[in-house]
Amino acid sequence: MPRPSNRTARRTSPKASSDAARAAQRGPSRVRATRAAERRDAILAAALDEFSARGFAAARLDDVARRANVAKGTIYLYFADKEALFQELIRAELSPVVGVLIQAAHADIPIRQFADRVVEVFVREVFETRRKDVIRLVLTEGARFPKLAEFYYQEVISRVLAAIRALVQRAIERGELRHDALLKYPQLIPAPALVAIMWNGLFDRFEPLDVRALMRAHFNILFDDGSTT
Amino acid sequence: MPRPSNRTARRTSPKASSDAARAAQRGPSRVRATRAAERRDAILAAALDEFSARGFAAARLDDVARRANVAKGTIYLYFADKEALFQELIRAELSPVVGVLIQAAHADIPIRQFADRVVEVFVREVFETRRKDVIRLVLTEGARFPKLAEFYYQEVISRVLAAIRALVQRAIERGELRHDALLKYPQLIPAPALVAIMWNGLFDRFEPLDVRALMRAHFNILFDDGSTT
Amino acid sequence: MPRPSNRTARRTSPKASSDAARAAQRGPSRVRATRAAERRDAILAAALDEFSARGFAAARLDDVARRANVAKGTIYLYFADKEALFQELIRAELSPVVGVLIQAAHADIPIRQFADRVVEVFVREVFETRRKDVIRLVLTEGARFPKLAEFYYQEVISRVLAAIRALVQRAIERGELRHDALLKYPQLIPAPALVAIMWNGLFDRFEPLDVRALMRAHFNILFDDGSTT
Amino acid sequence: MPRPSNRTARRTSPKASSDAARAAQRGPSRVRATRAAERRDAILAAALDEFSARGFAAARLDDVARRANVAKGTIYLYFADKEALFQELIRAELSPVVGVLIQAAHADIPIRQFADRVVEVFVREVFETRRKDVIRLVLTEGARFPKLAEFYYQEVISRVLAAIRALVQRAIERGELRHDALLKYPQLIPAPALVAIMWNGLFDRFEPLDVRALMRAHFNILFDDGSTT
DNA sequence: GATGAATGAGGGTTCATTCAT
DNA sequence: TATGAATGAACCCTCATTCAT
Repeated sequence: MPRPSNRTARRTSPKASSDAARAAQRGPSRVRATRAAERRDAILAAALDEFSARGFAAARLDDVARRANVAKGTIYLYFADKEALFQELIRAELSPVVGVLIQAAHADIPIRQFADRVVEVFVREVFETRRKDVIRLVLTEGARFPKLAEFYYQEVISRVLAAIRALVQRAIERGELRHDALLKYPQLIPAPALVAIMWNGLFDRFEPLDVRALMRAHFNILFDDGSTT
Repeated sequence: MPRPSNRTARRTSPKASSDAARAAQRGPSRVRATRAAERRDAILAAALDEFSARGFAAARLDDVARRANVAKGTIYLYFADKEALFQELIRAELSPVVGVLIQAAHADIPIRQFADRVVEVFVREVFETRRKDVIRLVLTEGARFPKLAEFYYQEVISRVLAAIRALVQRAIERGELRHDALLKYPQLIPAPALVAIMWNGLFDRFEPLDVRALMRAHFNILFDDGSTT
Repeated sequence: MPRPSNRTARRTSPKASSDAARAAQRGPSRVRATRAAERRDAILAAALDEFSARGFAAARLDDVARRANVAKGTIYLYFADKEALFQELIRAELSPVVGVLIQAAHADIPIRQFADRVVEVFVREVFETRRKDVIRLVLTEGARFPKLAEFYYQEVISRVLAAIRALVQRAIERGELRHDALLKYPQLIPAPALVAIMWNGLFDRFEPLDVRALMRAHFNILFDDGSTT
Repeated sequence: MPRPSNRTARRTSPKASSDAARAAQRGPSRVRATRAAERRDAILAAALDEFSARGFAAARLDDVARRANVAKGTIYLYFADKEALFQELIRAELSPVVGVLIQAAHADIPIRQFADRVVEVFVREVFETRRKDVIRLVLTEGARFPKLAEFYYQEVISRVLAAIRALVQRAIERGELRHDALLKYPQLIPAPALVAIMWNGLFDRFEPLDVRALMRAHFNILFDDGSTT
């Protein structure tokens, strides 16, 4: 689609308002800064779409620009190059998530209840949003971007695993959990989330997978107290 | 690594046998066929290395050729194009594996014992071989190759899951396993293997992960009979 | 020849006018459009040279680019691919010519006089210009480009032949022409023009051929009234 | 078509007969020479087909070999390279024709009758045979092969034109022809043949052209004595 | 800042030619 | 002689990046 209306819009409306702003000497920086942030976001959103659809190497900045309704050159005003765009995309989307997850780990509630909450949060805030795509991008492209993998490990993985360990420790102490092997292998806890993200991108069209149910089944097994139901 | 030994191997061993072949007048096809198969394999091996290192899109056939000690044009004698090379690489490596796995599922032994055996086989036959890289390639590139994803689903995933379901069913009937949710979500069983493969490519240099131990811990939890040890 | 003057021309003349354009705030499109048209033309001209010299298949876009003083990639901003460049080259050069020829056919003058005029026009407007090369390209490459041959037949050949038929009809009615076979075989009339174009490309260096005289001799024979001079 | 039967034939039958020949010491050269000539001819025939269909540059020796039922390398046993194959193809086909044409010019019959005969011969021996394709190849590719154009000019064009001049001279002396301009422009006489060959390759599918009728109409005009019929 | 035309290095693919068998 | 696998130079086309406007 050539989107002809956009083109006009971009050409006329900004010009008019920027003139007004400058004339009023009200400090054009405010409006500009806002617009700049919007553009940056639009480019990042478009980049996520394209990188997800084609992978980093095969994605074309031309398509990113078109999707973001900016000119190709504009991308270079906000990002040094294609790789920087990619890496900042990952960072921008992940940074906020982690905080939330870590925070949640401090809640002082029974682990089963906590698990239920985590499932909900994960589904709503990750799996049903673009963050799922960001995570998948890290998984599929990370090996080619050592810095990115390191950032992701430091900022996300290690912190999440630490939080999990703390939770597991507490749950064991409280008698809510018997499997102390989870302290050594906390990766086992989020494993189904990983499986769901990969499955979703590869096999959902052949056999859909219900993330929520998958994770719940997993936690039921983990937190099973051994009593006959 | 350019594997310098390959070249020598290909040059010497066939020479010896080709004399014999010619003497026997069994036609030149025998030697040629052998050489052709060797070349095909060399190209596939080189391609796996390059695709694994750079991803499909960024890998260069030039490098594949160099690594396989053949000219660039030679690749096209064996494969229609880059994509065909990629897809045949996946198929060639996976087809034999599946059979073995399915076979194993028929063994009539306690499921714990079976799990131990599966861990060993997986580690030795997959994780410590190039097959691990093939699986990772499917996971990281599969979304861009619908046909490949379908092939992989039909030939590997669905069969493996069916075998798992049968095993789980038997184990439940025998009282070796309590979690019947695994019948609905058999993906939970191989989840740690997937985690290990992805982790290995992304985070091993920050924090190595012992696949064997990870999988054993997982199975310990799954097959836990609830009795206090 | 690389036509060094072009580069200068494109670089200087627009610069002068672009200042004016900007001052007038008539948008950057004017200058750009001009430059774009110039580039397109430069590419077409270069392509004609290369295609004429080597034939379509053997011509290299690299050489076309060099000759047009543009980068290789620039060609693809104006033409979809090599074949599109070739076909548009033919169309661009031929379309205007036909109109003129058809127009001329309506002139209400004795056919001999008309023939003299046609000879002059053909020599000046076709034979002594690049259009001769375009026609030769159609003749030498047309068989490999069915669409092009069809276009040429519909737009040029059939129209020219129709105009010739009308002229012949009129001439016969006026008693200026006796050979009514020309109504069935109007191709006989422009035959010497074709011969001249082919001869010129193949044998002129061995034996030059005077187109003008050839065509005149031909028309003298055709319009000969049979009276003894 | 893979033509599987041929392959076997080529492998077995020659082996048997060549052994016999060598055993009998009957001079293997005879059989070999014959077979060699056959192969050469097969290659030339295949080459004509391919060059005609695709043009010199775009034709592939692979296709020529396949069409001739020989291996690609075999072509190089008979021809130095692609260009030599092309040039020898032209020479081989044209040499015999010329002689016939020149010979015919000595016949001492009225020019009208002679023209009728030439039309027939041209149609039967050239237009309805592969020679038409050879001539078209000279016309379409000759400009890129100066040596070929020269050969063709020397061996065919100049001789044919000389013969035509002689005929015209005689016809004028006998009063069978009035247009002495034909002595200066003998090219006018075979012009319709050229038109027919080019038309045939380009426009026949839109509007078929009857060569015979075209040439007859042409000669009727040329030899018209001016008397009212 | 924003644009998008222009650049040109790079990579997939083809194919004439060679040469071991 | 004949074969056809192998070679690698060459060429079309793409696309990240630059820069004049």
